[in-house]
Amino acid sequence: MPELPEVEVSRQGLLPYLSGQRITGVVARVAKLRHPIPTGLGQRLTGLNIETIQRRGKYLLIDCASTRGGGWLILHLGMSGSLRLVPLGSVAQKHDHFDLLLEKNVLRLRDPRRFGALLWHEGHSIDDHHLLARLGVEPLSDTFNGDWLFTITRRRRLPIKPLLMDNRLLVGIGNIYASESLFHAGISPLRLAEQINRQDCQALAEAIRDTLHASIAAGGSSVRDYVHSDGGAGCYQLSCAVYDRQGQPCPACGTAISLVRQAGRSTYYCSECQI
DNA sequence: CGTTACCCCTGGAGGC
DNA sequence: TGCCTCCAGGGGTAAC
Repeated sequence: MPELPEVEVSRQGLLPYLSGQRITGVVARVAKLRHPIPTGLGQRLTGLNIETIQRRGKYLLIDCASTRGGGWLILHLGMSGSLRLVPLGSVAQKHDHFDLLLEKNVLRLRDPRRFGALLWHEGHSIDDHHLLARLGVEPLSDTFNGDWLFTITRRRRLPIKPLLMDNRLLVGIGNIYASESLFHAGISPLRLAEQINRQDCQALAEAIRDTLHASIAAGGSSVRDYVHSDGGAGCYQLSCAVYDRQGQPCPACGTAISLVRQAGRSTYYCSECQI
């Protein structure tokens, strides 16, 4: 389920338990996820201190760079990844692929589909890492607003929905929040980007920020559960207005929600409210 | 430059 | 019960 809000909720939930902790070892139970898991991680990580956790798009960046020989643990949750803190000695279950062993507990990565990633980047700076260097603007940063969106959409002839999901322009918007934000802005996902005027770009930028903030706030309420549980998924999801609701009534006007495919992904929208 | 297709992988749902 | 197909919150790359 991880789009930007879920990744951010994980970051905020884990931060107080990870920051300041020392790494005592690692356990890798598979050789690769999306990318090969680096070998010799135990050697390199043991003894390092975790400073903080940052987020860039949907990547979690665990900062262990303060010490000599330190660096950054780069995590991506893919389609099905989740992180939780479990007690030392807790038995790994199916799809628990990686453990970061700490002094007081264990950070455990579960990812049934294995589309996630776990990489190590040695050194102080992380921004120039090849997976991060070309990422676009953070939608919750000051750079992202209606004017920016208006500029970026000029002379772009692709539909707005796949544009929103292009992480070279804008990071963190996945398939759910793209549909949801467009609904809240009253803009059809099929509209060509260049045909969206300044006023609508303003509305869309606000809808994106509001939708992400609301989801983070809602996830935050269950973060303790998410982080501590070693049982169920413990994830929370705001109920969606259009996503995964094809044929059901639009919450605003009652029209049946439409489903189309764009760039191989399902798109949900209300053909009355979104023009 | 834009768009599509396919790939990585497992599991759940639904048809027969 | 099984076997088949399709679908799923991501993203990287290659081909047209």
